[in-house]
Amino acid sequence: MPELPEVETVRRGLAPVMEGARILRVELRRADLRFPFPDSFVNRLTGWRIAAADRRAKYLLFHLTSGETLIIHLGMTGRFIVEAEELDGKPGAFDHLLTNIPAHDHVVFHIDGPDGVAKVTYNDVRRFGFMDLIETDKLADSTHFAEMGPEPLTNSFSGASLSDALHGRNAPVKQALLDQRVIAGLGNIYVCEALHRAGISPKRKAKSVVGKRAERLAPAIRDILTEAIRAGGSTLKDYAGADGALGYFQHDFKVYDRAGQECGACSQPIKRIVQSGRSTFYCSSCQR
DNA sequence: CGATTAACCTGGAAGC
DNA sequence: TGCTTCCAGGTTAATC
Repeated sequence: MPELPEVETVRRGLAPVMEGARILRVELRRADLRFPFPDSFVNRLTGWRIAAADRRAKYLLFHLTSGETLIIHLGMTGRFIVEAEELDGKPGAFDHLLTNIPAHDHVVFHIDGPDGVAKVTYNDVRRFGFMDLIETDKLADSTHFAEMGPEPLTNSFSGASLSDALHGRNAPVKQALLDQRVIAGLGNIYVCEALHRAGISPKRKAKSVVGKRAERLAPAIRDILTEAIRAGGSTLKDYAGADGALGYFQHDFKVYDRAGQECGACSQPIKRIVQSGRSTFYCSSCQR
């Protein structure tokens, strides 16, 4: 469940369960997801405590007392399911959330946390997600983050910094905003929504988004993401599980997945086009 | 260098 | 009902 608001929602769901917890045991059910698991993955986790549940862009970061950080990217379909462990045969606190756990449970973390012994399962149908272990001190220089752009919800992100990042780019602004080196954490949904809110055509050359347009776009991005986080992210498919990601921002979409429907602002039909192989939804009347 | 395309993988929905 | 095709919230490797 991928973009920044969904990852932040997952982080907020897992933090109370994971922070301060000790990793008792890890079940690794395959050698790779999108990439192979790092060497000695299970050994480097087992026995350590999770000091904090953090996030950078679409990556979850679990800082361990070992000095390493467990990095988890959810890809397109990664999710977590939390269950209380049934040590003594008594029903667990989360058992009411247990429906049928499907076949794609790849990693199970058994932890001893603030709420007792729990089982945190990583499930990922398409296996586009991945996990890594990096020394916490070297995170910023790691391949995952070295070239990554600014977090849109921090003070370093502004209209000026955005137009700087888009400078000289001939690609459509839609495509540039999906480039994590330009800005971190956006995906297809929130790029479409932010461009609509800012009144900017997704087809406009990225380098032309300067001045007033950039000053509109930066707050549009920030506001959309903030509102989406407040709504618990967007849920496109229903998931049964304690993944903390049953959001409802999808009800607030103005353009995404609304091709043919009326634009709420001008009543013209929303268009769907394909840009670099991905759907773009926009209003050709409101967005120039 | 930037831009475009294919590829990774599974499953649900739509079309015939 | 069954088969085929298309599509999906992401990234990356290989081209041009």
